Amino acid sequence: MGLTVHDVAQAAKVSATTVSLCFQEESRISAKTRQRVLDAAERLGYVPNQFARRLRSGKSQLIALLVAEMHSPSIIEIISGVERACIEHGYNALVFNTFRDVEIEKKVVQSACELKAEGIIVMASEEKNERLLQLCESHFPLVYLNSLPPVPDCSHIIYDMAAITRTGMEYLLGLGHRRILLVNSEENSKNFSSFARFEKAYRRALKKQGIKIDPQLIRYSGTTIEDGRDAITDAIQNGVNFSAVFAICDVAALGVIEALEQHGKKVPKDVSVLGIDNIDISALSRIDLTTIEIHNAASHEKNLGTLAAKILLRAIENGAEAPVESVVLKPRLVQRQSCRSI
Amino acid sequence: MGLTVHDVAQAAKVSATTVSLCFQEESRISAKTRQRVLDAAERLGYVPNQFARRLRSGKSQLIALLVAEMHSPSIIEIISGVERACIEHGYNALVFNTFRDVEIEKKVVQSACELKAEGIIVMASEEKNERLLQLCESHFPLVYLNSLPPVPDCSHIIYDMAAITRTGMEYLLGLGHRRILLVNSEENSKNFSSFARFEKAYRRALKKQGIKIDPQLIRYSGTTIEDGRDAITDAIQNGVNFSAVFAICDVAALGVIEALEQHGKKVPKDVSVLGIDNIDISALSRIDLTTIEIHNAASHEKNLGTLAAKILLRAIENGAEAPVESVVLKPRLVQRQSCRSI
DNA sequence: TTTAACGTGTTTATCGTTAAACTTTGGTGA
DNA sequence: TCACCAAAGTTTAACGATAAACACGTTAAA
Repeated sequence: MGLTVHDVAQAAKVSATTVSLCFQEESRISAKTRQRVLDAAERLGYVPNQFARRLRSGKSQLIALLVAEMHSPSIIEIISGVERACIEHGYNALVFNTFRDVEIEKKVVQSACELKAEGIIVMASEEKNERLLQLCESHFPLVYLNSLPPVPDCSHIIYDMAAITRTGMEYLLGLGHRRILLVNSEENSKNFSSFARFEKAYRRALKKQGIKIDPQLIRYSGTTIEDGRDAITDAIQNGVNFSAVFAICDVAALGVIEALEQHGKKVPKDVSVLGIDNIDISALSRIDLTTIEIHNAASHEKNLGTLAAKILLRAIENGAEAPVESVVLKPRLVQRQSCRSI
Repeated sequence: MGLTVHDVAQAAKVSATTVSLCFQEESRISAKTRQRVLDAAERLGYVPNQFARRLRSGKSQLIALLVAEMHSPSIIEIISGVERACIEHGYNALVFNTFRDVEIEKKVVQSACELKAEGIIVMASEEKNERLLQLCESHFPLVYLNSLPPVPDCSHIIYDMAAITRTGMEYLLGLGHRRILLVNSEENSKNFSSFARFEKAYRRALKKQGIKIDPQLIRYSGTTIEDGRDAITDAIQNGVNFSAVFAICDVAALGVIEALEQHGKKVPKDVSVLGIDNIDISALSRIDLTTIEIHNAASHEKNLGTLAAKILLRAIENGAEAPVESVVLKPRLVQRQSCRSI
């Protein structure tokens, strides 16, 4: 530990710069010399100091990934995808969990800036983060994933929450359901959030059919199993009557099913349940959850993390002239056995 | 962007060092001056350059977390726990996914060294990684989590796979099962791996009861739903006869149940299924998986990631004199409805 | 033969921050 | 009055790597 280019230079009888150049695979150095230098480095156990390297060169080779919460299996896949793409391009990913906490989010954005991250992938940020807004406005490489950017001309990969909700509502309404319980998350979130759009589209779908909206049917809890369970328990205890449940995500839907059956209601016989996401577990025959998959029609890249990372890395490469890339994911109904007609 | 301490120094009419000291909350600077400097920094939008800071100070404020795979929900909790503990201590966590790939693991360990990570938490490494071995031997701060360190005097948090397996086997044998199918992972792993110990303890438990071991009952596939499904499908197609399945983890057990029922075998009526981990989903009444929870009896810290991070940070603080801390997690049988007596 | 170009390095200056040593000012006690 | 000390800064010299410019022998073109 603590060896520098100079130590290697001395051992290989070349200058420090030459050692540096060897590691950069520059053509300026002959194969013979390079081999000698690399051998010496290997023998001494030299480890480059990235702080020095990145300070001098001005490139951090880092991108940051901000994640609001890690509740679902699909998030892991996204993180893995980002990491893999980064490694392939010689970058490292800084994965930051914000725990949906405004203070922590501020801290990690600050960290990302101080570590000179060359780009940031944002998943579900509190939309009031000022520094992120600044970065957006200054055209810093940024990709919003599953959340709307605060300015329009910023790359993003989003699901069309209105389309998803419409797909689900049309399906449930088509089955004859009229009293559909919405299990949503985050009551006091901003207008642009997917939660708000979930409710909005729900209202619109009902209105279109001339069905009056019962505020009792709109429940806010969260995105975990526990949250889904709580929403249903609460609704039933308050005597709310419904024939179907539309949950903001599959994980919450699992809790919904659980609570319904604990209260003696069979799914789908007594109540239909519809989720969003199509996680692995939903396909299990014991669960067999009808759900809406969010499907990437535009790109051949399956993994959204990889896709986001590639867009970001392109933006970093191309600098200011990088085009804004926006991908809108399409909903696809996956019919299983948790919904049936009335 | 690109502002330095000198710019702030000029604006606040002090020296660059003073600016630096203000950010370090050193008592050498009067409250008045500090305020003036911080105001100036705020106004100009100064962002410290961590590369310069860490180069000069020799401290990286980074720890690395190596994860072999992110297949299960419990991994996310661990990652979250590590991150939270780091943030609280002014550190940042570098989360590296090795994808169980030896080459990638080498790369990320190299990255961790180059970024001068002050400590590393290792989850399930390929045990032949030479650099990790070196680090262990030189008493570099290291915590092995859910995997055995290559040398004995290295901190670790591990489950006692022998005890877990014994608990499970005694339970199944007590229910009268004699032909127990083992769904294991990673055939050609090293001797110390938990996979090897799973099989070893399985064999011992049977031998103790004087039951002959049928190699057909030992299946290697993996740790995902798909892997569990494949193991069972393969066994059934090969005409293997069994009354119980003991899976290496709950996630695989989900696939096991799925495949069994697809082949017309009811759980637990025809076949009992036992998992390990007690993930959230196992508690759902639709799944109701009997499983073995790995329980932290020694420490009050529930989250293993947080525990590991705290041990590591202590080791970093205390330098060479830091004691080796080892935590062995205890198994606890969680009885549900996926097992019954013959 | 002269000149330019090329291949293969070396020298020098610097990235932004901070540790260590130094300065200045004002106060204290003998 | 003088030595001494603490408080509040400042100056200087790195940390380790690399960009930019320079050096020098060899070869090829004019």
